[in-house]
Amino acid sequence: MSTISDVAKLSGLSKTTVSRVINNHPYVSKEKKEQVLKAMEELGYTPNPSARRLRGQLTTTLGVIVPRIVNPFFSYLVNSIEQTAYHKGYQVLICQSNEDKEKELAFLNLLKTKQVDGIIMTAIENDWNIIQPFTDYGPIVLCNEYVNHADVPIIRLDQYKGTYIGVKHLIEKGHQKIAYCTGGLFDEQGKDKDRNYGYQKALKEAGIVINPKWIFVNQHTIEDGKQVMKQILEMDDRPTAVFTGSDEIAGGMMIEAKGHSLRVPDDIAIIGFDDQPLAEMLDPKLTTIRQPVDQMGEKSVEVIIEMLHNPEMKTETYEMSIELVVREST
Amino acid sequence: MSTISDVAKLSGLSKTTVSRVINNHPYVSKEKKEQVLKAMEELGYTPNPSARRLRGQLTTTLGVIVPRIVNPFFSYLVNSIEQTAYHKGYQVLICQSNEDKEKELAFLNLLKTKQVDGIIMTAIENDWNIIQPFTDYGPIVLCNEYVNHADVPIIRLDQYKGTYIGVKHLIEKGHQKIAYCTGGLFDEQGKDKDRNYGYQKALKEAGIVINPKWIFVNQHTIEDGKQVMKQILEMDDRPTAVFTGSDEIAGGMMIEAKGHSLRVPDDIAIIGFDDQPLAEMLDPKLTTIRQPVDQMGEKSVEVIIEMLHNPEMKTETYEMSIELVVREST
DNA sequence: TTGTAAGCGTTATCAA
DNA sequence: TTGATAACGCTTACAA
Repeated sequence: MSTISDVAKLSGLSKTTVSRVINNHPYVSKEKKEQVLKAMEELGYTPNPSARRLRGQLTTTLGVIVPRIVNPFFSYLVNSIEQTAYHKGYQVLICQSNEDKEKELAFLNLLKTKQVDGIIMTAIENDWNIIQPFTDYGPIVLCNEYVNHADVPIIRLDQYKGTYIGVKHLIEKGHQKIAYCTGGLFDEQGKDKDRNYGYQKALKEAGIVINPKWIFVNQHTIEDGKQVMKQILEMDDRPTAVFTGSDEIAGGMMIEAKGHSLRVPDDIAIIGFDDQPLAEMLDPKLTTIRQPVDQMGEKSVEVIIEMLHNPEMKTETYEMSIELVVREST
Repeated sequence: MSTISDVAKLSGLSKTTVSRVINNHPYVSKEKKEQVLKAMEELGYTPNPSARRLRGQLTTTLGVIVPRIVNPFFSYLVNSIEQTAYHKGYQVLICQSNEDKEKELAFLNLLKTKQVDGIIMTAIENDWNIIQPFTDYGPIVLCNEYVNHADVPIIRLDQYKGTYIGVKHLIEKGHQKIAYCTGGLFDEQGKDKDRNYGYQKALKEAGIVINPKWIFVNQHTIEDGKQVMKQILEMDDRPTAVFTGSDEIAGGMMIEAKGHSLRVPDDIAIIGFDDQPLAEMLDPKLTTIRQPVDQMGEKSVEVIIEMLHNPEMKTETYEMSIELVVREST
C-alpha cells in the first residue's frame, strides 16, 4: 500500500499539501492540486482509514445493531440502510445482537473507540440508562424501537395504528371473537405495548370484551404459530379470527390449520404483520400490515448523517405511516 | 476514552508492560499483571482498534461479501458466519455487493487498508485476475462460489450432485418431461455450470433427450417463477415436472399454477433449491435440495482464521454434502 | 522482567 | 499558498 508520503515524494510536494488535496481544503493552487491528483492516481493511493480514525477524523462507517439478520424484517431494513449509506459514501458495520445484552454493549463500544461514527439501533436489549452514556461518543439513532424520554432521534412506525386498523378490519368483517398474538407480553408497559393498546382500543370501541384465553404472548416463529393454532384447536370456545404479530406466525398457523382441515378465512381468519414476500405466497394469500421498511432505513441514515455534520441538531421523533394490505386470509 | 498511557500511569508501570498484559505476552510478573488488570478495570479501558491496525496488528474483523442480504440463503449464511466469528472473538463487516463490480472492489480495498484481516466472498462479480492481487494483502476465502485454478481455500457445495439427485428423483417418480430453471445460463462454462451438468447427466442416464424449450435461464425471483409458469401454460407440449434453481422460483411457479387450477404435483411436479423456511409453508410443501448453510459459514470462518494464524497454510477445497428433502410437491 | 523510544499514516497547528 | 512538526494510541526493537 502506498501512503501519503509516497504521494508527497512522487509529486514533489509535502504531506501537508497532499492531505489538503485529499480533504478538499482551500488554499491549494490548482496547479499543485493536479500534480497531487496525478501522483495519487499513479500510485493507486487510498487514504488509510485507521490512521484517519486515530487522528480523530470521521470514519464514514456506520454501525447498525439488529437482533437477528435472518429475520426478513431486519434483513430488509439493513438492506435499505446499507444501500442508502453506500450512496452517501458510508460503509455499514452490521452487528447482530442476538438479543444478548453483552453483545449489544460490545457493539456500542465501537462508538467509544471511534470504529464507527454513529450507531443505528433497531432493537434495544439493555436498559436505556446503560445505553445513554454512549451518546457522548457519537450519535445514536433509534429505528423501529423507542424509549420514552430518550434524547435521541427516533424513527418509528405507528404500531398502535397498525394494530388498530388490522383489528378493526376483522371487526368490520363481522368477527367478534378475535385472538391476538404478540412477540412481547400483554403488559401496559414494555415491548409491543402500542400494539396491545391498538388491539384493546379497537375491541373496546366495538364493545367487545377481551377473552384472556385468546391472548398469546411471546410468539415469534413459524413453529410458535403452529403451536398457537394447536392450542386454539383444542378450545371449546374458539376465536373466529386471529391478529398475529408477524407473517411468520400467521404462516405457521395457516399450515397447522390446513393440517386439520380448517379453512382460512371461513373457519378462522388470520392477519399477519410485516408484509413479507412470504405473505403473497401463502395460500390463501395473507392479509397483513405493511411497514414501510425502506423508508425507515433511509430516514435513519439521513438523520444520523445530519447529526454527524451538525451535532447540535435538535432530536426529533419521525413517525412513518403504516397500512393494511387486504388479501385473502380475512 | 482512556488510553494505554492512562492505564500505565494509574498502575505505575510503563506502557510497554501494559501492552504486554493486553497481548498476553510472557515475561510479565503475576504481580504487575494484576496491577495492570486492576487499572484497566478501573478505567473501563478498551484498546483502540484503529491504533492497533495502524501499527499493523490484526484487527479481529472479518469482511463478508454477499450479493444481497435480503436473499434468505445469504442472510442465513451471514448469520452463521457472524455467530461463529463472534465466538472466536472476531467482528464481521458485512458488505453487500449488489452484484456491482465496483462495489465489490471497494470492499476488497478494505483488505488493502487493513480494515479487515480477511474476506469471505460468497459471490464473485469481477474476473478472478482482478481479485487475485488482493490476496497479497490478506486471506480471501471463497464460500459457496468457486473459481478454477484459484489458489485460495474454497468452501463449496456439490451443486452437481444436488441437481443430479433432484432430477433423478423426478425421473424415479416417472417423469420424462422435465423442465429446468437456472439462475445463470445454460452454458458449458460460467455460473451454475455444475448444476447444468447434473441435469444433463441425470437425463442422459435415463435416455431422455433435452427439450431446449424447457430450459429457462436467468431466473431468480418469485416473479420470475410466475412468468415461467405462464410460459409453460401456453405450451402445447408441457413438461410434467420442473427442477428450479431456488425455492423462490418454485414458490412463484406454484402460485401461478394454482391460479390456473393446475394441481401440484399431479399436473406438474415442482422441486426447489435451498430448503428455505418458506419451503415448509407452501401448499403443497415443497420438495427441495437442502444446502448445509450453517456448516459452510462455520467452516469458512474456521479456515480464514487458521490462515491468519498460519499464512503458509496450504489451500484446500472443502466440499459440503447436499441432500434431497422430499415433501409434497413431487 | 521491565522500560525507552521509534514508528505506523494521518491531520492540525504554527510558522514561513 | 505551502511546509515542518507534533500528536493520535498502540506495539516492538532494543537496552537495561
